[in-house]
Amino acid sequence: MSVKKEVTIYDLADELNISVATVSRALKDDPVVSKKTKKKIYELAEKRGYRTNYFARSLRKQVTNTIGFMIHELNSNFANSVLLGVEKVTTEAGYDLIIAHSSESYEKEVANAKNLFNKRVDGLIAALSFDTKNYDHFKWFSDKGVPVVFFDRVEQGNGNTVVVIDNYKCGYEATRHLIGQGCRHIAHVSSNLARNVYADRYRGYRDALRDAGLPFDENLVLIDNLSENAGIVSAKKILEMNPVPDGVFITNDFVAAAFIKTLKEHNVGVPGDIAVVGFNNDAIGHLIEPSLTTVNYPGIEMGEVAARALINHLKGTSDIKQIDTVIINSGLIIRQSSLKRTEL
Amino acid sequence: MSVKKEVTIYDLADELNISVATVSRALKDDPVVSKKTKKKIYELAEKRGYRTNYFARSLRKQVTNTIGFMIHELNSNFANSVLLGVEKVTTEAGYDLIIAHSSESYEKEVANAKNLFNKRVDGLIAALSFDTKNYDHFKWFSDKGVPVVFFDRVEQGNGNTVVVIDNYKCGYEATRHLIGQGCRHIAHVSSNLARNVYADRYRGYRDALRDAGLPFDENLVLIDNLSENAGIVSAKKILEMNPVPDGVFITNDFVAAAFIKTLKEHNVGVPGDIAVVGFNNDAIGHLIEPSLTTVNYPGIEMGEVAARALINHLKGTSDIKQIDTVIINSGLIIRQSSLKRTEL
DNA sequence: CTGAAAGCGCTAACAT
DNA sequence: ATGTTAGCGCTTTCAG
Repeated sequence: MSVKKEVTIYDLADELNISVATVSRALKDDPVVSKKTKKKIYELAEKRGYRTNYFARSLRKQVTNTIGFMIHELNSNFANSVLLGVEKVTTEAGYDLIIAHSSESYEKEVANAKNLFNKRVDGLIAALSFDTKNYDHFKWFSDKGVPVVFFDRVEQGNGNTVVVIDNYKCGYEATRHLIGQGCRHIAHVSSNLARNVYADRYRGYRDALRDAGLPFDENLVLIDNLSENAGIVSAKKILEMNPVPDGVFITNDFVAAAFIKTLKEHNVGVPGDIAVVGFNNDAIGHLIEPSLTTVNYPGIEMGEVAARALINHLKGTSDIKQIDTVIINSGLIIRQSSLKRTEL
Repeated sequence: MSVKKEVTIYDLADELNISVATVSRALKDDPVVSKKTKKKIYELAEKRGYRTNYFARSLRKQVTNTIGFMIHELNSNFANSVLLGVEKVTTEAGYDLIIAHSSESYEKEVANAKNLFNKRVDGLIAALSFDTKNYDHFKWFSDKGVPVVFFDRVEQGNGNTVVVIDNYKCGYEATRHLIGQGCRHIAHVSSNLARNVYADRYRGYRDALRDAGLPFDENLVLIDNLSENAGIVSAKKILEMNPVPDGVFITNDFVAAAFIKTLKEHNVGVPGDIAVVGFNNDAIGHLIEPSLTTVNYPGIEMGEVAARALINHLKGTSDIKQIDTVIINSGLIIRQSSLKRTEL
């Protein structure tokens, strides 16, 4: 219970009658130190309960061994998957992670960026908030030469490295799938179209309609905040349309689940009356009824790839500046909620 | 793009022809510094883009302003809620958070503890892994006077502060509710009974049976790992029992959802044939059909309370040693999956 | 292969 | 109200 004094390399050096320089080198496993002295030092360090003082080291070396992770929220399956992937890679590489989430607020995002900047992270992995308007707060980092990797919700085409899925292709495929099931009035439930992810899926949706010779009707596009409530509201809106759509592409599984539940409460059949395709491949998708057709969105891989790119850059193994975009595999997972045609 | 030299308090002091001590004091908003000099200093700091060097400060002050968060996994609703609560409080208090998760492995838990110990966290918030056998790795902290707060899965009665819900009561109420619905053969699906949370719910289950004059049958207790697959396997096992149970208390909503789905696939009615009560109040509970009766498990509050206790201790506002246990409110949420009696 | 010593940027005791 | 200075523990250059 008594708090003992912290052991330093000076203590070790004194006790062994050698210099701190040698101890320091030995602790770094510098090959220049003889095996014999190393062994002595390791043993004593262990015995005395020596711990490296990372602050002294950081102060001296001018690196923090810390990576910042900025995300819009932390309460979704997807966000947590990414975090998991990032955490895995950074931990293995010996970096600490500082997590900052903005609750989808631009102001908080800026504040978080400032904080991480002041904390002097060695690198940054970031996804944008719902309503982020400009990107000045990321310039702080690039101005100091701190590398930034964006994932998922990204600012594209500014010389940044981004890690994404092909949202356009996914939107296109989801819609084409619904068309293939015989749907002719396909609605789209999405979120802020200023964000690349939603904009791209939306483009895919439109192009799939166009390519199938179906008219585009902007009244069939519902924009909301992807809350559970948005699913309920959208369902009600759609049931009041004339004609009622026979297919819906929703950019979020949770919203889709609430949507389907609401339809069922109104005795509307899924997929019979309305076929539904979600997005994200959340675990909820195969637990609800009917099971949900969705787009696989591999958060863990995304996190791993983003973190790996950043760390390789920091360690000098590769240069992030050379990488503009990394596209992660994704694809449609067909389940019951969209299968109007039973010839499966 | 050019990387400029970092500005220090010496630069500011030089430029203003004052001493670094004054600059340091001003930056801490020490009242002893005159308003006028403070203003000058603030302005110049802003102008020159000064950032505090936290490493120098930590080195000097011998505090890290960092809190460790140890958890068994990061992929559940509950875990993320706790993290959210902890993060909120620690961020507001100006502490960094280092997150370490053990994937339910004792070995990794020990490794994580070692890492956090070496990183010299000022305090620790921890939940135990599935198979943690002993607690020596927490002694490192107490030996150095680093405060530890346990939550949820805890080691009780060792002078530690723990934050929990009343698992016994919840288990009791869940079971009594099923009994009240007319169930007479009630199964229990749970996990490692060495962990307090499951052990306590199990005790509640047994006592509720006993108090209702129902026999306890250990064959009705299924222990698994709370994976989705565990729900499927348990359902199959239960359907093979003779007689088939008419009620099941499952200590996890996700497992319960998979369980119910499996029952439905076997054309077994819920709650008609088998009434089900889950645990955790995950969002999935009200999206599946029938909606799931469950026990509310307020992760965010738990995280907030744990973090607040720790930080108040660190700041000297209160003494954690005086607090043995904090019990967070929890309670049954009755939905359709358990309502055999329709007189709702 | 090892040692001496400077210095990373900050805080706080002591002095004025 | 402000200044001087030692020292937190480490890394690294330079010297041997």
